[in-house]
Amino acid sequence: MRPLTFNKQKALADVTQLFWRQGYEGTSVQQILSCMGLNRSSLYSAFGDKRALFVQALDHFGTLAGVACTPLRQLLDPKEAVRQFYNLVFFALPAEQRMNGCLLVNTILGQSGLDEELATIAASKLAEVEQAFERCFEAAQERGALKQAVDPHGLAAYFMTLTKGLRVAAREGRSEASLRQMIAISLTVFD
Amino acid sequence: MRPLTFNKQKALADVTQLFWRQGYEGTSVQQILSCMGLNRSSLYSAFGDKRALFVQALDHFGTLAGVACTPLRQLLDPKEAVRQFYNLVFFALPAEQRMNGCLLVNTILGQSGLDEELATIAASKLAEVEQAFERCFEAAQERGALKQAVDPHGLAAYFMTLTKGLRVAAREGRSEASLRQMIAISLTVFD
DNA sequence: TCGGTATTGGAATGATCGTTCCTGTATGTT
DNA sequence: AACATACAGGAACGATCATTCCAATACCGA
Repeated sequence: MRPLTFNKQKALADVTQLFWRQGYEGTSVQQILSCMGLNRSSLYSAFGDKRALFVQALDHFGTLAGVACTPLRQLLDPKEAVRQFYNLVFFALPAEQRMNGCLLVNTILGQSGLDEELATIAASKLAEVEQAFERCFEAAQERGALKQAVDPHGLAAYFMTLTKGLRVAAREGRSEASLRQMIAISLTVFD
Repeated sequence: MRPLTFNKQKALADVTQLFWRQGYEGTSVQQILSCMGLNRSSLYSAFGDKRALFVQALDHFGTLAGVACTPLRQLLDPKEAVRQFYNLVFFALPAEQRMNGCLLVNTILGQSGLDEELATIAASKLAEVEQAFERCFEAAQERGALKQAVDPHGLAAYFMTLTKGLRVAAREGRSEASLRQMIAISLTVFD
């Protein structure tokens, strides 16, 4: 048995970037082959068809998003935790990647009506991030680091929504300074 | 000279709804014909090709968005103006339309890399809404209805971004109650 | 009534795309 | 050395799609 000569994880990371930039329908198999550096036969035998590959890319992106949630799990002051989350999501990347927005958000909105399942998968991964927000706020409330009056569930939904909006704004090409200003305004809800 | 038997504005409004639901690439000419209730030849002679039709639909949607901005132009208390804006945008529609999100946001994110011009057109229409926000806040500041410390430009960007996020959330199928709660939280920046 | 034009429907075209299949060649394992 | 399998490239297929073209019909204006 001859082993694979290419690194499957590396190839998946590469194609995730491509989907991130161009979306599912906007990416042709030909581009995928060039980007991953392998040929048609290898692609179909290693990853299945284009749709299956995209699902794997969504998974890959989801784990990246999970990494960005680590500040939310560290029992920091909630305002500081959110600030660090945004730093990871928006400013720990080169600008050209930031301008891609969010693969999950793009997938939810870029739907053609059919294949609603892809949108569902993306939404479920976003829901995981929202849960991280919620748990962060709940824990903060328990130890008195957050006012009792606020609803952790609602606050988590608020920050998730803002994050989605920021992703759209980033895709529109907003400057880093503009993004930082909007984040600062949103953080005043903690005061 | 025989006149057109169909109402051009009505047909345009109908197809705008269709694009709103399914996006540009997700809509076939066949669906367009059924939806508008006319046949191929009439479509091409009255509206040009599919792309030209989509641009006209973007225009149509832009004027609808302009209508939603009227509360921002009425010198209300800014918090109240924003509240009414959101009422028009999200709650003056049947739920199934709310779930479509925003045609402009969808267009910006649903791009296949090529035809960047469509995204540019959509972004410019969103920019008009943002200007309405900004002017609303500037005017409020001049007459003392808004704290001098805040930056009208930044605040307008903040609410635009939140609106985009809400559009995504609406497309995900969030409940009306959840949307209202997020809006309420966002309005605390005025306090 | 007559001519022009809109309407209707469908056929034909040309292009793109995903997918499968096939023929080699190269290379690692047994 | 021999076999299994990955790699490479391309041909072929089927499907979808936007667009153009063409014929036949219906209807309004002069």
